[in-house]
Amino acid sequence: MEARIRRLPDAELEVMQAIWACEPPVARADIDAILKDTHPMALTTLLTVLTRLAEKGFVQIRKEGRSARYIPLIARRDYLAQQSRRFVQKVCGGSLPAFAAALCDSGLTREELAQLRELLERDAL
Amino acid sequence: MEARIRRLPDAELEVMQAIWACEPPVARADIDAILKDTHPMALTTLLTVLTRLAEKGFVQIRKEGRSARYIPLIARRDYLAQQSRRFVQKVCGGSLPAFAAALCDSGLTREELAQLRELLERDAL
DNA sequence: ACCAATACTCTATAGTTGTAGAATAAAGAT
DNA sequence: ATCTTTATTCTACAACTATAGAGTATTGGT
Repeated sequence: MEARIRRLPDAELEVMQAIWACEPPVARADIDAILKDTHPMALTTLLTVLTRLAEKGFVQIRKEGRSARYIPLIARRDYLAQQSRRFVQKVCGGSLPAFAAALCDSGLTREELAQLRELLERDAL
Repeated sequence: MEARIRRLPDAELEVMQAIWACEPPVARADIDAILKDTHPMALTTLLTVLTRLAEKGFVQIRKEGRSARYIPLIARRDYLAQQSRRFVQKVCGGSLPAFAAALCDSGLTREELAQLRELLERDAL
């Protein structure tokens, strides 16, 4: 919520998504299992990415004997909120009409768009 | 509309935004004037970025005597649509509830959110 | 025809990202 | 105590990005 959260490059985002999908503290094996389906990478590559995520303040690495555990320091919700803002501002130039048009053109079905409107209404309360 | 459009790095996106904001074919001076407010850069830097955009197929450079003119080859609307899809899929993990929540948390005011719903309804027709 | 101004291209460099092998450390088995 | 396995760190490198100076070409003025 506080400061602005930097945008993660693709590989790092995929790893964060895997971490967010688990119950912290997260074992490396769990991350690996999820990545197998979304963005397979060598074990050492994963370790490198995790180190970078720690350097950037996204995760805390807790040593636990043989293996380490990973704890997210940025909440997924906060990251998404930040990136949504960024998307509307930087990509859509801050224009809500442009944003809305983009969503309608984005390949979402009519039903999905309706669902989105619904969710926006509900959440906004 | 055809193939998938690659995501532009920040500096290149800023330049494209400037180009999209003008009537094509766009003079370099016009791009420069807009960038002065959004993302100032040295003249040679701008030229470098424009060359890269041409290499990536985003603009066509038309020589016209002394100065060149720049013509966007990718429509802003198509780019935004593509990036919206990407955002929902990759950043929000394809979850509309997550996307909606992110928008509500993104700092948009209640009025802006209402306007967005309105626009989605109108555009979806 | 020459010079100054202007616009563009080439070259360069530092930082980031994606990727992973080599080396090292730790720990369990015997 | 030693060996084998397993986890982590170091090192590496190619591609991409942001940025801009040095050099080159073009052109309008005189």
